[in-house]
Amino acid sequence: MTTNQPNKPSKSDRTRAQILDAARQLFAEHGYDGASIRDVAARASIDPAMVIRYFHSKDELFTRAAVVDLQLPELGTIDRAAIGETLIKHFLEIWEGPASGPGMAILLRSAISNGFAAEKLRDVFANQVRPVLAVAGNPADAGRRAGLVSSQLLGLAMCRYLLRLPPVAALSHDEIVKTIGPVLQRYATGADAS
Amino acid sequence: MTTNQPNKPSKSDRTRAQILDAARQLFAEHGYDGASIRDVAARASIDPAMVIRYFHSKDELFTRAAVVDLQLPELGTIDRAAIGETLIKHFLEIWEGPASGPGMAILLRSAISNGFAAEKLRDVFANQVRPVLAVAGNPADAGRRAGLVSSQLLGLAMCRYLLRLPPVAALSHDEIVKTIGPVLQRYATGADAS
DNA sequence: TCCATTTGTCAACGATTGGTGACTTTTATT
DNA sequence: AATAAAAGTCACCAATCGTTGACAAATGGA
Repeated sequence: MTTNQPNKPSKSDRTRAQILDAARQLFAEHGYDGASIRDVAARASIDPAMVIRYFHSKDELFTRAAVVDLQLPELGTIDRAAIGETLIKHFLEIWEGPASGPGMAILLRSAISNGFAAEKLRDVFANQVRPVLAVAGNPADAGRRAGLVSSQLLGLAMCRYLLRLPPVAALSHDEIVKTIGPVLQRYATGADAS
Repeated sequence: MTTNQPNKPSKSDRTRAQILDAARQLFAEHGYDGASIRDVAARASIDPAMVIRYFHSKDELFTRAAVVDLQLPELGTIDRAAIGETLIKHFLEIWEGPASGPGMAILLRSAISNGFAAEKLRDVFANQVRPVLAVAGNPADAGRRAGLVSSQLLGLAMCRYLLRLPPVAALSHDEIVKTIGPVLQRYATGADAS
């Protein structure tokens, strides 16, 4: 052993992290197919063969890079009338906050033309979004309500971050919260239309 | 000339149409990068070189295949309270109706990882969606309102047709009209939240 | 029938892709 | 200093990509 057992900031771990960082950036910008192993290596300033050496294949590298933890709040503990606002603010935090990585951008951009990524995105929906929304309304409704919420939020992400439609990209956080929050509130709780 | 001037059902025109049909199907299924010229040729049962012979490059073939005419109705002539319902029904007609081709699927699937297609999609927004929605509310608001409508509709298309999230794909037309129609009504007209 | 135009076939090009393996250099322990 | 393991370099393979040009077959007017 080089130093001590509990933490090993070994040389290789730093390279490994550099590769993963470069991969996350490029997958988020160009998607799975658009980012080549050579591109990743170039951004990490290493040899392309090292990418395969540390991660055994491009698929495995993508799997490591596309880890998504939405960290959705427990909707059962907050004010029932604030669910929509909570969801849209959390959405903005995920996509524009400094803490959370580009995981969702990676997954969304890749899922369109890559079946493997699409399945991972459906997993995020089934394992993270749907369970959280189950307690916001009739549990028998959970899938439908989670699907409606996702359709609005993924559409917003598409227009604002991927396609960059000028009017949508220019919206302020306040505007987004005020206009889309109430829609999410209705979708999430299953309330009838006006 | 072979036959007469006005219509020329020449041999080559049929081949040309076969290629374009095959290209539309494959671009809609796998996007610009995912569909190769050889795939298109195989589906059209011809030689790959013919694809280049009739359309000079893959870019040009894509341009011909990705023509989108939403044929949105004039919102100024219909009942003001029925705008949301009209929009969502027209959306379903575009995506599931027999008449309109897979143009939007082609464009949406390709625009994610292909800058060229993304620009074409922004053109559709600027030239077809935004002008129609201008008359549905305050014209100074047109871009914002059109952007919000697009975010919901593109998100629905993504979840239902591209990602195929089970709960969203399972929604009936009536359910979609009833739940999303009112949201589009609010977005399109610029009405305040509840 | 002759012949020019159209239509289609075939092999190959240069570039890029994911991936492999032999090799050299660095590192750190004995 | 000697040496074994780790870390990094390099050349290359097989496949696929868009695209090209030389060639053969079909077509139809003269």
